[in-house]
Amino acid sequence: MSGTDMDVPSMVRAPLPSPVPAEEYEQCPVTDVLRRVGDKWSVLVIVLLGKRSYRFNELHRGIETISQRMLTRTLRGLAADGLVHREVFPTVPPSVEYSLTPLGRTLLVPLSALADWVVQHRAEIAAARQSRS
Amino acid sequence: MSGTDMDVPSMVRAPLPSPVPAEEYEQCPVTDVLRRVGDKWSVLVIVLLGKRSYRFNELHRGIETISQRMLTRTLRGLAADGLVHREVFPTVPPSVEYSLTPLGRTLLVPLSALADWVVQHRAEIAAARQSRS
DNA sequence: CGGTATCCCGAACGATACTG
DNA sequence: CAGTATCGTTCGGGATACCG
Repeated sequence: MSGTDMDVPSMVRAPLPSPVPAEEYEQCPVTDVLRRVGDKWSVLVIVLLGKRSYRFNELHRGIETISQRMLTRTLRGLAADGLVHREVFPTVPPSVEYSLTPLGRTLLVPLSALADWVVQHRAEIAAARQSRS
Repeated sequence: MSGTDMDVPSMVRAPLPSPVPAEEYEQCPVTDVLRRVGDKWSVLVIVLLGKRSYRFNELHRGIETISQRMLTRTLRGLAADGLVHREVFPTVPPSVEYSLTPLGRTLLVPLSALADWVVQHRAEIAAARQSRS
């Protein structure tokens, strides 16, 4: 629970005299995670799974514009990062349930803070984009 | 401000019976902003500009691995969204100064919360990725 | 100094068809 | 039901060269 004084460890150090070195950047972990969460569907899936667990086709119907392929890839990616739990029930027909892991659930907190920021400032952003058209 | 109960307005409404409709998704504003912030350089630039204002080549040297093209595109994108202020001083040779707008500075808060989350949980993510290799 | 313009590559994404 | 396979397109991003 730090706060507004952003201090990414050993990524940005001092005002000027320390450039961000290639060896240390090389994939900044923050950027790295932001790129995962910044993909087209992950946030949506995480938010939905924040409500309860879902089965594959439930999510598919729940999002509606996502392709089966992208839903699979998104879920697999989130599962690979330990954010989503995938449980297969060997029934016929098979059924798979997706839910947030405890780790995934903790992510929901800062994510919702960011979402709140967007909601509160989307008008300003939209206005800025307009005036720059 | 709000908290863990993520409720993106008219994006996700109820647990099951309301799919996210194409007309309402159509680019979810949260995803939209996350994709901007999730690009390869924006966070880094925002964090740097959070410390003080920079001139173009200062940022270029400060990041070191970014190409001139991507730095320009990143700054223009952030400026178009009203997050960064671009001020041109008509000197010879010309000089351009970049700084965060008040709006951009408010973004620093939730962004740092997310960054903190990553810092605190990057080991777990790394471990999850390992065990899934 | 602070950019543009051009070319190119690989990854992300989408549509469609098929399957255990 | 819950995927995989294949294909084609779009887009982010890097390299290089040039410009006011």
